[in-house]
Amino acid sequence: MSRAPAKQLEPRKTPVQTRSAVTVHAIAEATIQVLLERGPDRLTTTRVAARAGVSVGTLYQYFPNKQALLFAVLEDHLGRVAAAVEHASSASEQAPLSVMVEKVVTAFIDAKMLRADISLALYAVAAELDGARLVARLGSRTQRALARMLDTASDAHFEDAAFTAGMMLAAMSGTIRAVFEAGVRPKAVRRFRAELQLMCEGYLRAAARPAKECTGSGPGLAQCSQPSAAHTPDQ
Amino acid sequence: MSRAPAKQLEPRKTPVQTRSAVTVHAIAEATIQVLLERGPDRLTTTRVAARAGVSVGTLYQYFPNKQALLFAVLEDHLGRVAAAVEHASSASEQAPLSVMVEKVVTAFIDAKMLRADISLALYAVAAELDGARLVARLGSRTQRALARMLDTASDAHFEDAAFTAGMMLAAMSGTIRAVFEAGVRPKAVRRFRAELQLMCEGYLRAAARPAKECTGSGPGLAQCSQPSAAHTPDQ
DNA sequence: GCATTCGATGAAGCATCCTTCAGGTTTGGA
DNA sequence: TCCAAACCTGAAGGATGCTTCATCGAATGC
Repeated sequence: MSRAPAKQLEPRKTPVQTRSAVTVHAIAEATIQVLLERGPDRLTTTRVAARAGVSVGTLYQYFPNKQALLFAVLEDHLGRVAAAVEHASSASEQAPLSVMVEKVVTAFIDAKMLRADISLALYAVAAELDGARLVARLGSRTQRALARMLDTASDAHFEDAAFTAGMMLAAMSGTIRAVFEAGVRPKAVRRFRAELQLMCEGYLRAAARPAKECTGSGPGLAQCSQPSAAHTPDQ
Repeated sequence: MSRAPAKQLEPRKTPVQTRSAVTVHAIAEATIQVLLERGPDRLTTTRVAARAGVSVGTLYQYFPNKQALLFAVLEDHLGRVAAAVEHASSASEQAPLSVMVEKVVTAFIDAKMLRADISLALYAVAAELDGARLVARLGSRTQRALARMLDTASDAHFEDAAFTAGMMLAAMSGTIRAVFEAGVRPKAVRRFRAELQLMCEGYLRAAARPAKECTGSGPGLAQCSQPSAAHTPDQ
């Protein structure tokens, strides 16, 4: 989102001793804590360093600037989620749609929920630095994995699995975001999980061109519609 | 998102002469332009004022601080979208699901697309100030309108229309956000519109408890599942 | 024409905070 | 034990940018 020229985001120095490895981890963890307690605009490098129990100078030894620090934390979190979904996807190939949806949705929500606090705090971060690029990068990896899975569905066929996967991913990300921002309560999460499965499966069945016949469940549902053509996916 | 104590966000002074009304509008418009051209972290009050052709002092005569300025712009935009969806909802009561979905999705996308540039620029703003509260406020208004509409569907019945409406809203917001952030191309928008309708209708049919019988379209689709109970909605 | 309110100005105060660097401490191997 | 590399320190430089206020210009009512 930021128009600022992308600064150096790579780590300045790689830890070689155990001591510094601990330090780097402490800094990353402190970043999240400060983010949660003070909010994104009250997050200063000095504060993060203090929280981590080191001095600012140390922080700058491993992260060239503040953006790089936030970027690293964001990357780590998104990477975990992406990996979880990819794993669930590849493990569910050849399965029927309902199983795929259940596995993927569960994996996605669990990965996000594992550290719901971080997820929430990072939404603001993603907007400030050019998180869009990072989201795009990790997102498209995930999207490809999802598409590969969809292509192997035992009970459905997709004209353009990549596009469909993109929509599904967007729906999952979007809805979970809404849930986070509304405040997560444990009960609600269980219900949300079930409902998101309904949504994904409902969408996939509607988007699929069933190999057999069209078993519409009511008038108006464009269940047999053929997408105009195979465009390039939108994500 | 911000933990900062909510500052005064209300306008400091209401324009009484035409002159100042023009000024206020110019400032708001300039805010958007600066946001688009320089990005959120390069947006300064001085820059906005200069762009609007006034001095900083003037800006502070109508907006108590920078946050209030951004807040006003965000509120205006979200308000327009909310109004569009509400209008489409109330205009589609008593209709079948497919019509409802078509009207609402179209209204939503059109409202967002009308000034796609603003939508995109404001995602960052919403994260920085406590946009969550604003989104919640306007969102729940919209959600209620959607729920009212769903309750009158001629061909479906919902156990908990409020919850279902929340999910649908989240899906719409989430997916359109993904599209915006991926970069909008006109062709893709048309396709996205159709696909989002598929998704919403697919979800609603899956979430509804059909009055007649359960016409499942395949194994595994929990089309007749009864949500555990009527909880309070999640948004 | 005058007084009062409204509107606009912009230099300067003030605060925040990112980042550096010169010099200290710790570690691990020789 | 000693040394070189790794690691850490934190005060200070330097830049940015929000916000105020004393002052001037414009409009409106009488």
